[in-house]
Amino acid sequence: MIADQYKGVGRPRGFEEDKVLMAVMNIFWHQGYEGTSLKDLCLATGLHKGSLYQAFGDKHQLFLKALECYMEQSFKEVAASAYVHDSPMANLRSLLNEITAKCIEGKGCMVVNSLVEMAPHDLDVKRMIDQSYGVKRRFLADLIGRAKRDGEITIEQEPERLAAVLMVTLAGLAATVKGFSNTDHVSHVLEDVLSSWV
Amino acid sequence: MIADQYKGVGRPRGFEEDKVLMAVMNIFWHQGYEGTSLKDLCLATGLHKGSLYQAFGDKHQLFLKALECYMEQSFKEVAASAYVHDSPMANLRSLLNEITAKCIEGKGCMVVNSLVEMAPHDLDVKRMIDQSYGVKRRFLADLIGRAKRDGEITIEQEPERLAAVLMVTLAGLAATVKGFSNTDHVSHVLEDVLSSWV
DNA sequence: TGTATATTTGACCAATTGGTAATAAATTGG
DNA sequence: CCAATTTATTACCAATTGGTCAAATATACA
Repeated sequence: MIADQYKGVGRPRGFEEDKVLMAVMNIFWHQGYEGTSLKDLCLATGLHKGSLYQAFGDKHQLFLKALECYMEQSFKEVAASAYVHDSPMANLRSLLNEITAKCIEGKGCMVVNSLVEMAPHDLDVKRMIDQSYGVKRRFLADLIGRAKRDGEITIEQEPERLAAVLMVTLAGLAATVKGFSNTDHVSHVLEDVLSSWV
Repeated sequence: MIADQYKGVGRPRGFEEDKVLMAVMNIFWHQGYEGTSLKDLCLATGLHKGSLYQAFGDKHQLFLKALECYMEQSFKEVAASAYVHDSPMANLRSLLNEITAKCIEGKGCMVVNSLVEMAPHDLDVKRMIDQSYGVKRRFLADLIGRAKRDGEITIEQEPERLAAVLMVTLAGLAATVKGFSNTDHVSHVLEDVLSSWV
């Protein structure tokens, strides 16, 4: 029983749900919510708006699903790089590098974009981001805690606090690389923050 | 010869240009460019769109002027707090506190908001932000340089690099406090960054 | 008192917005 | 082949968008 490729009575779907959602996600990611029209979405997906509405609901619901898709996907892709090395610090570094790489290739982070544009007046978005923020911060705090126990981080602050510092730094990087084409002037920032913890 | 209060032939203006610009700035600040309609602007200023167009140009020009107004005003207000103490480090702290206070009271920073929403596809905005970014970073670097010379900052990195770290941190804070109502979990971030430099 | 000039006002505009509904097309099961 | 059902497509909708224009209004100057 697959929800995506429904097999039963009636005309079969002419599209794959996840591929469409991915295309929708990309547009919202790059153009924001208000900056994206249904026409844009239809153009990008090749679907008519009727199909979009029937499959995903209205524009707002569609956005929420796209944001959820982005969060799950990016977290999965990025978190994997935190287990490749033996040392927690090396894992932390490759994790952060992976995150910033994602931001640069896609021009910013959809979560940070939505945090700025949507969260202030959209409770659904605020809730989603708030929840994912907690998960990510705990993920970072765990890694930082290991690094501290291994003596790779010697600064006194608690892992939770340091994780919050990283979260803010990452948000700042995401905003900065989205706006500026040239990202050289901030490429050292994460390294500088980390090196001040050793 | 004052540009604002023009005295001469013709019907006199029924509004003060800077007050209107301030109201416009506030709306764009809170709602963003796409999220703000001409109706919103008329409602907030009490003017008809005809008057707005004649006095400031179209929506885009109006936004640019509002952004410029924000930059000048906020920089002036904030920079003043960097000269109240004797120690450079104390000045740096009060400067950063002032900046974050402004972000919280107005829910975010209009420059960061515009960096995310506009800069990627708006050359004018990108240029304006890029220029002000340079000024602000140099301002911070200067303060950091003094603190280093006085021995209040002992970390090895160049002031310019540390200033870039602060710029990113501030951008991250602005984005974070705009989206989240509760800002307790990031109130310590700047202090943690600074304390790691001592 | 006119006349020139500048501002205000409200009507007007085409284009676009998000969203709906009816109809056509494609499939399964009987 | 004939329902029943689901999807695709088209036409349509009211509301809003940014923007313009002409008429009305208010001032300074001659």
